[in-house]
Amino acid sequence: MENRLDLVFAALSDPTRRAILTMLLEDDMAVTDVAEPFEMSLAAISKHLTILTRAGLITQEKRGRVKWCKLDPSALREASVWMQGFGQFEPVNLDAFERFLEEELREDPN
Amino acid sequence: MENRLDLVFAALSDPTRRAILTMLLEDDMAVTDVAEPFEMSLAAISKHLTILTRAGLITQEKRGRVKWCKLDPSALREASVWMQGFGQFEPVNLDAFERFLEEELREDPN
DNA sequence: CCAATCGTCAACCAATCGGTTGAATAACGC
DNA sequence: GCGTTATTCAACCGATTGGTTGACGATTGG
Repeated sequence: MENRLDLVFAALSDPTRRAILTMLLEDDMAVTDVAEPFEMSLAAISKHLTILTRAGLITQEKRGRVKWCKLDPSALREASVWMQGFGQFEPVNLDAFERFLEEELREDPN
Repeated sequence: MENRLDLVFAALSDPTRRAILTMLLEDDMAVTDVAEPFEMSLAAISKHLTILTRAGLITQEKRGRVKWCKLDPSALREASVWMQGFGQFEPVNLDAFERFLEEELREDPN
């Protein structure tokens, strides 16, 4: 009964999870390394990662004892298309995005 | 402490609220008329509308005893910009959006 | 004036969320 | 083999969510 879009937007509504996605934009990461900058338990981050996985925003692959997290932007497409239909926004302004990211990274990640 | 983006994405994560936004895409509506197609109480819809208002996705203006709800896509911009940065998506495909909307409208609104 | 309409408020409920801790499982390196 | 590292699981917690119902305040039309 639950829509894919429900999962994607719910996953994006948490700042910790958005920060994780931003980190993964740089590079794939192991769970422990994802957790490092946050002031919360590894278990909590592990939960966030399964939420992101269920939403299809990341994929996780286990190699040895390390589980690698990789951004999967395909799930964002659907949501992005949905949103854009409302705004008749001008073509994507990547500069604005860069500025936004900087601002968000400047904030306390908790 | 709560980010605007938190509110926007949380508001969008509920299918009832997305359906309301889609309805408002057609035209401004009174609260009672918004509630009509849904199988839930007026009070519940009223709550959904305040959540959408707090997120900045709609505005509400009271004229007489009728409160008019109006789509306000500006809040979507920020979120849309955020999302697009992840995907390097091709230019907005409005056809895809139309198809998506049709599909969503075809579903049982509850 | 008065009944009906529009919408919110308040109290309540079960379910989910975001976090914790401690134990468990699995793979590594020496 | 054994301690160490990587990650999840399970139980628990308080707060929030999405819904209900019933009462309420405001505005309307006849």
